[in-house]
Amino acid sequence: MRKPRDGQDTRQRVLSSAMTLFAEQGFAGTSLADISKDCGISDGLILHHFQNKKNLYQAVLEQSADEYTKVFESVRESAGSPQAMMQEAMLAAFKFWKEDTSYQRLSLWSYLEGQSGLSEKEAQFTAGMAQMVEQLQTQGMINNQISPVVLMTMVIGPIHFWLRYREQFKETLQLPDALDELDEIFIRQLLQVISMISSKEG
Amino acid sequence: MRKPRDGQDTRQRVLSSAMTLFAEQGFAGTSLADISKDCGISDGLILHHFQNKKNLYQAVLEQSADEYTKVFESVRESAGSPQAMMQEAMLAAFKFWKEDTSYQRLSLWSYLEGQSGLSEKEAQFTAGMAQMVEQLQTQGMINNQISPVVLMTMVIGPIHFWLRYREQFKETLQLPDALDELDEIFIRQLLQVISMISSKEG
Amino acid sequence: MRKPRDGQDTRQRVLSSAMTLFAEQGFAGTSLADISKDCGISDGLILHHFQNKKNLYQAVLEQSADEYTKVFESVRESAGSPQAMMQEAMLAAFKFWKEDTSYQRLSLWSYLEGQSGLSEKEAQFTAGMAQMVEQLQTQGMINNQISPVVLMTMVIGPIHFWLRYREQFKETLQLPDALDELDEIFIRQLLQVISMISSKEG
Amino acid sequence: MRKPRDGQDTRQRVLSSAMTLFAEQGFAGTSLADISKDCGISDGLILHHFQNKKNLYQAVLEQSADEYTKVFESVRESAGSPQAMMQEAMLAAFKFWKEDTSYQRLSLWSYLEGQSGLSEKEAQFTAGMAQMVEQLQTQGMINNQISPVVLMTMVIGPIHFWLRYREQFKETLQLPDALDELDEIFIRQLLQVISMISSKEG
DNA sequence: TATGAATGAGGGTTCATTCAT
DNA sequence: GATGAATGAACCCTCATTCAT
Repeated sequence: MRKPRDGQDTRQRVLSSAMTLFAEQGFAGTSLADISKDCGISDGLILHHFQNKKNLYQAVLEQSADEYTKVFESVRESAGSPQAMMQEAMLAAFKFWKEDTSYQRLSLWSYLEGQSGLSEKEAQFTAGMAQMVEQLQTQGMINNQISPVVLMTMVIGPIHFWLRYREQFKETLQLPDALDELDEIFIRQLLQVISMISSKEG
Repeated sequence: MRKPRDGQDTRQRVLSSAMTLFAEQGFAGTSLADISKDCGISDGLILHHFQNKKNLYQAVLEQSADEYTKVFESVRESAGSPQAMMQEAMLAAFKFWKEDTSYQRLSLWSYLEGQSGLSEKEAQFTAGMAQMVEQLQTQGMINNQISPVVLMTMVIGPIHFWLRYREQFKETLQLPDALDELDEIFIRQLLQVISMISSKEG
Repeated sequence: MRKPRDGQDTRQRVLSSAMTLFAEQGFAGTSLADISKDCGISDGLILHHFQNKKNLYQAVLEQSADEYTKVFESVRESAGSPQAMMQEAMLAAFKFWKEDTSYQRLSLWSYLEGQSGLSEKEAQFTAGMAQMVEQLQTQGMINNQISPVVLMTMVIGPIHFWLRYREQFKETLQLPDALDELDEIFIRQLLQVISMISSKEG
Repeated sequence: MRKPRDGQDTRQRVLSSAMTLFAEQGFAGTSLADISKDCGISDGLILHHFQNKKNLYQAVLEQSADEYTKVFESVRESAGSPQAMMQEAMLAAFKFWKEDTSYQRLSLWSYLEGQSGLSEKEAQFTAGMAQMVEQLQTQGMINNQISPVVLMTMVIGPIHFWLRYREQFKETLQLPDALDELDEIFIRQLLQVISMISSKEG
């Protein structure tokens, strides 16, 4: 039996297992026994640390949201011109969603389950970006014919959709390239289009 | 109680309740008791008609997929020029997803749950559209600089994203218009952009 | 496995086991597993019939209350003069409480547990008797110096107390007679005292 | 947090919380967590002081029994004539049970739970009183027609019964007076009756 | 003395499924 | 076709208790 008595470590190990399993199977589809089995920590102890299952789920979502926010904060800090920042933000978003597949799924589950958390945070993030776009428009730096929130929708919408369906597209359309190369093509063309839309003569 | 011995009617009533509930709560989150209570048909009889819960879920997904396909078949039949058809298809898709909220959610659930069905059908539909785009490109009718599947992604991705987040956007950004008007703006600007992208000088 | 499919019979067997066990161990001290083991009916089926544990407890209390009421109704019907009826009622109460030890205990448990039911019914019964006493007093048939409810308290209080402690009294005081004889002495002396109190010259 | 390392104080605080909670909810209905929460002392420490839950319960019952005994010892010491002492004892008992509602309940719980302790002590006390009555009878000081233990039963039984049901009586019979006044009437009439019974010409 | 991490058994309840009627 | 009795496994959670710190 394990009895390392390091509560902080235990908490983290539970969170880690829970994040993986909740991402795979959702809240209703994941039992505490699943998590318990996965991380080798008894249900009783899990509840001792998180009170109840819903609380644990919330903790997982919050940790996920934190990671998500961190990514964009680092972009915001490192960026130069507004246009450069937006470009970098798009690339960072694509990279993040592509690599952290848990995040994508958690976000979808929590949306469907009506669990407040990730979805709200995302909407807020997108809305924040839209406000930045608006500023650029009033400063005359980009095309002001398009609604800022629609512009953001045309950036993030395709990214989500692509990451969700690309493998099936590759299969159905028998696309010859590797996934990474397809990703490369996709993001390049997306950025081109966005830059075209936002250019003043758009 | 009711005993009309009309198997066909019973089947349909179960399917209808099940579709609503599965759309709201997903497969794992919906019990046969929920469905039984909702449509007033005993668990036993539900299983008599559908063998088991998973089977019932499949039946729901198939019925949903059928409705989905019907919409686009009607578009395909009614259409004139390829460009007109694509335009109409986009509008039809938007209208369908907007009005049949059950469909959206079912599709997401089944994707997350790894249930084959809706997602595949959607990917096939998108891929089919992409092939049509390709034909138009080889016929020199539209810009061939952009990958067909990326183009489709830029059409459907934003639609999905918009329908999922628009209410939260409205709230966070305190957009003044009614939802229907926002939808109007969105779809008009989207169509404009797509037409711009596909135009030969794009 | 037993599968007699006689719901009514099953319900009654569960109630019977439950009454015994709840009387012995109280609500909190009795698990559904206890009951299940005792009557050979699975927990699942018990819940199928009674929804939840508390409901089952209520059903037990109600059945008990019914038996209790029946006893006194039969007395009320069979009685002649008011004095005779009161005498008979006292004897019937003594006999009932003495023989149905389950009832005594259930009543106490439910009182302590704050479960509405038996206690209220008993209080109502006692109050009803008190009202009858009052009538006799206004008719000048019995001593009206004593408060009716106090008189009732002096009838029923000793009976309860005696039945609860008589065995320990017998042991501590090394009373020579058998329990039944002690009961005989007790109830005879009690009735004498009560008749003395209620007599007009009392 | 508090860490005064005063074992004696800790013990007493636990006992005090435990007495209240056990009186309200009984042994099975009270968890160590309840007690821990109520007195702000961790479960671990409670068990460190009392070994296990049952032990703690015993300690509570013993402390209660001690308080009970103290009351009657003080009566015995202060009393003059035997009759005066019995009268005082009755009044003291009534006052004690009326004011220390915890005691009443603890006594009932422990009786039902088969926990030795309070009930035995009470029976012994009653039996002791009965022996005193017997002495008075052999000395020819009171009526010897009535069995001593029956006499005691007619004293204490009504007191218990009254204190348990008086509030419901007041409500059901819509008695106009305040509880304290009803108590006054009750105890006066009870004492009268008892004195009547014990008087030589009874 | 005092805390809280850790356990394992058992609590009430839900649930998909089977089957007699 | 239709009901609901019956089952057993699983679910979330509570609990008394142990023990490292």
